[in-house]
Amino acid sequence: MHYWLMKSEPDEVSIDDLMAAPGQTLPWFGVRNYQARNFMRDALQVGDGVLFYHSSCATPGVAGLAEVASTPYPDRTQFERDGKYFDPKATLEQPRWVSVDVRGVRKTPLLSLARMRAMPGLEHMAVLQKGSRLSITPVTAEEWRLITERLQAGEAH
DNA sequence: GCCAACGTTGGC
DNA sequence: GCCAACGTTGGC
Repeated sequence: MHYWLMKSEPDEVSIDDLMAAPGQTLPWFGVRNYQARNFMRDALQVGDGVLFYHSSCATPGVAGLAEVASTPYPDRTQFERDGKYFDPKATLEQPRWVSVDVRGVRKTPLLSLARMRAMPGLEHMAVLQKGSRLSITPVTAEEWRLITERLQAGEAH
């Protein structure tokens, strides 16, 4: 069992979109970075916990909890010739990029990036490191505990 | 294999 | 829109 933080631009796929999807499940697609791809291909397991993070928006932060709902499979957007995720070097025989399905567990009050930076115990969290741009990063069990406890405290108000 | 140029990410 | 940080490309 591992934990991950996965970024999504809410203009593309928000936590509301995820919770409204059939089975609260959507494919997580569009990753075009090898390090992120390798996490998905080699380390993600069905049932892993996911912090669903909104990026490139007014207030970035964790917007909900989710879980990995499939093993990796070829990201179909790499073959969509007119799409923004098209990769001319990918072939059906040798796909480069993978997707996984993500199932939303619940929407939470937004835990902003600024608040996360202020939380003791998250100093070493991958997504908070300077220059961190990966769309998927590992979360330690302790970081997961701190964040989910904070989210529950937020919901109690 | 080096590295300059260029492209992308993403917070602010 | 700015810009720091990082990744990729391609000439040599």
